[in-house]
Amino acid sequence: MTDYLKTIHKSKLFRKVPETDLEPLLEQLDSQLKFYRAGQVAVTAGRRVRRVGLILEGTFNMYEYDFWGREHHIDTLKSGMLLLENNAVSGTVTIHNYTAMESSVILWFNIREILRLDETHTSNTILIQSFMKELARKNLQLYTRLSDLDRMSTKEKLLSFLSKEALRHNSDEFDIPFDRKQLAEYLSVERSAMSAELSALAKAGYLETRRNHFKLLKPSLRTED
Amino acid sequence: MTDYLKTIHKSKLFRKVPETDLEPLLEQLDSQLKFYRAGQVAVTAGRRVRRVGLILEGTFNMYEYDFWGREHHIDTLKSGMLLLENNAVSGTVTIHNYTAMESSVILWFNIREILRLDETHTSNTILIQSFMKELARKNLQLYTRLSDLDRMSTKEKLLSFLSKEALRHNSDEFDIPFDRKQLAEYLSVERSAMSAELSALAKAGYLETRRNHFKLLKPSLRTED
DNA sequence: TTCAAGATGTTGGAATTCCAACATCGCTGT
DNA sequence: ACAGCGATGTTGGAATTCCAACATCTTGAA
Repeated sequence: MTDYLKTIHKSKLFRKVPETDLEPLLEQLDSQLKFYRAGQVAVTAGRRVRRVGLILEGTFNMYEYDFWGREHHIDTLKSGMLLLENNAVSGTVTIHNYTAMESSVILWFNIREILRLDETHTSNTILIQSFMKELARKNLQLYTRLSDLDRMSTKEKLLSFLSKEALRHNSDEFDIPFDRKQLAEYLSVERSAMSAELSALAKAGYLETRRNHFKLLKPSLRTED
Repeated sequence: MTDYLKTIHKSKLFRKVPETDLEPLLEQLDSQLKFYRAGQVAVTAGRRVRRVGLILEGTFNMYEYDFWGREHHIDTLKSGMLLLENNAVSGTVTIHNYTAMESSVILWFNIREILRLDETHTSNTILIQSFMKELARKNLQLYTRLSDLDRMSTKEKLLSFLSKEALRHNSDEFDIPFDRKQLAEYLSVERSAMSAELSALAKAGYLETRRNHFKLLKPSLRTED
């Protein structure tokens, strides 16, 4: 554990816990390090979850099986991200599976331990704050993508995504964090069709783009029409 | 406030707080009742959020405007649900707007107040537990829909949704909580096209359905082929 | 500078979905 | 039983998207 104290203390979750309090806190949380080799299954769907995992190193594939046994990718979880946080808090059974995509390390800990009524140290409160922030952050992130996918056409998905990017950068001109392939995957559409739609949008005067740089155009401000 | 104490105490959030502690707790949270008439805008995008809202009565439309000023519906929030919980916790600015769809009542309160390091009563811990559970529950709900929308075809969206319904009911035969119109809206596809796709799936031996009742069929167990 | 590989744009036919219009079904009230 | 209305299924043409194949552009390495 001590080998990873620094890494743990760098995570968003534990960053604000005073360094001297960290080790006793981890103790209180009944925490435990686990190591996974590439390809190793870390969590299987159907198990009741008690602990939350904090990924200290590595990457995990989060996926599910449908009724007919087909596998579907849900998310890719990287270092610093949490794992099973929702099920641990709500005391529910996961429907997801998690597999290490490379050599990885997870810190498992019992977040409910910190909510015990009789234990109320400063560090506990700090951790709870950080943990709640993580839950809220994830919620907002899911809402964001959901509102992009909740459209009937590629065009509308693109406009939804780009609108929010403009808002996020507080400018009508910005760089997006995806290349075309990643953007298509994010929007769940086919890459070349999306490319074509971007060209159509540019021709229609909605935007200008080159690589991952975009400039959105208001109808009245369009350079040409 | 006293008129609504019972309603507040019935909510998932405050249910577990001892009845005698409720009023002082609400006081501590700097809480406040607000009344909205049908059509009244409750929250406008762009404001930094401090308080969380608990809907005591009524319904709110949660929506956003895109870069070109077009309005898009995001969610419908009903009695007992929270409002701005994510932005309040993470201290971020909302990009959403909220409008009362009927005569409504919201209890606004400062959830961060409860995380103050010097205040650690039993009721606080209980509230924090409930609040975190709500965040986690919402997260799981968003993940669920996201994985349904994250497909390229109506067929796959349907199979994804139905798979999880089967899992939820722990049976290959179940009733879904939607009629066709609602299901189409949930999956962001066109109703009649979805209906046609359901017929095709039935013909292909994936399922049997009548109204909101479904039975999923494994290839090897299909009654015919 | 040149080359190779990856990223992006374009194209055409197949497949899917949208959309409107209409048929049928099923439930409810009379 | 019957009328009426909303829910559901079906259909055909228009529009969109998928998909594969290929052209062009960019970037990094040699």
